[in-house]
Amino acid sequence: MALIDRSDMAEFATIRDEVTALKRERTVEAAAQLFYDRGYEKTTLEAVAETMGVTKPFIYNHFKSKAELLADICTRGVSASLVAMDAALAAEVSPTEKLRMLSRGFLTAVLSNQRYIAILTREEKSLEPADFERLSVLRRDFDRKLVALLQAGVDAGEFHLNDPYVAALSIGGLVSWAYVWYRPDGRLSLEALADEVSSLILAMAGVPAGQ
Amino acid sequence: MALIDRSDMAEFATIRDEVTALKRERTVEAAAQLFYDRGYEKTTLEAVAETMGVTKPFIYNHFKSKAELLADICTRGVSASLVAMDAALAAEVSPTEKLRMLSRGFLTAVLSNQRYIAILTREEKSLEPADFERLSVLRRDFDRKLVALLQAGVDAGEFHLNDPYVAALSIGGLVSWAYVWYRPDGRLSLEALADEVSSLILAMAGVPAGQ
DNA sequence: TAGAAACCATACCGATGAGTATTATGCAAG
DNA sequence: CTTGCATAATACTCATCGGTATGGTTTCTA
Repeated sequence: MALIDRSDMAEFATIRDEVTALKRERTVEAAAQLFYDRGYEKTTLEAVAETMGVTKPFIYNHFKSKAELLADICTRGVSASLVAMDAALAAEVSPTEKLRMLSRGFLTAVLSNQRYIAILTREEKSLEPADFERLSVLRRDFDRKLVALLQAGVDAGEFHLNDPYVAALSIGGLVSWAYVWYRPDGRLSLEALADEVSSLILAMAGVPAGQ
Repeated sequence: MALIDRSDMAEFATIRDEVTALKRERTVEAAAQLFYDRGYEKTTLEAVAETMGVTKPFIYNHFKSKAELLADICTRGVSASLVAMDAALAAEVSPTEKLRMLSRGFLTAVLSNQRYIAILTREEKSLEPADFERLSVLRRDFDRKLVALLQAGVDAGEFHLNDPYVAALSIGGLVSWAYVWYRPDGRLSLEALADEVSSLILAMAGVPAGQ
């Protein structure tokens, strides 16, 4: 280690970097839990630090402000949704199958990032304008891609939709809202829920039952 | 007026009562606008008072706390949704027609109470526990009634749903989320949107296109 | 092992905003 | 005109919390 010149380190993940990343990660997790339970404005950084067994300056060594912590949290939910979208679009299958993949992947992304999605939805007004704008662009991007997918399905004769734009917003809402009611210890597993919801969405798109 | 005994006044709306009600109403409107634009915690009562051309004690003469103002706002959205639900259920028509009425009425309720619904969704953590509980009961009531309607449609052979419970939550989310994207000056009128969304919901329930 | 540098805790500041005590105003009745 | 009551404004208190200056401690380098 001692032989490695400092100037090279930027390109490699050193132990130090990993430790720093771990601390950031733990801080985000602790903050997300409290922001989710109590709300952003009602959560003090003191409280976040306390649940981690550290103090406030620890947090300020890794985040420049409370708002940056929020931005980090909010970015996660949106990113996960976009990853699911891009994965579905990249598959070389019919629009119907893409929509099924998207529905399942999107719901899974929302539910496995439940806290982050909830915080984004509730607290977007507390984001710095630049972060808000950045995330808005990502969300519009998601909607745009979904409209295009629905339109492609209509053009292929697989979907029957009068207004793909409204349909896209409806699908987006149906899935996004799942953070409100989902309970990890509920009656249905995440897998089973994904099956249910994706068939509801296919039905909504006008795909005959049973594919 | 002078002839009317004060003890009788409780049962009639006097001018005085109407004035009081008007002041409360204007306060709620002003607060809702600011809570919607900036968020509850980031809005000072000073700011609310300023937009009304009064000062803080004016508000405290009509509301015992900032949280009571919030509770008033939040109650409106839920109540409007429940009214739409009960109206649909009371109609003596088939489950399919009830679901169509509900979809249209629910969406209309959400969109014409857009601010109130948005504030309820974002700020529920700031409600007093008692108010939170009261509103939670109303929301569960709504969901319960929707599940029952869907089940009735399935039993009547009109709907084709594997899991009415998940379907109810999906419909609830699809419509509730509309507060996020709806713009009163958008491409479609509220009427046209209600048509679109209700046909999407009917399709989701497995009702053949064109009724 | 000396020395330095990153790191984090203690203790603090300054601003902000909910709620209130007191004072002023205006309206109604006699 | 005057007395009294309700209403709202001025001006204040007090607690909270985001952010920081400073000093001690650990860890890495040489």
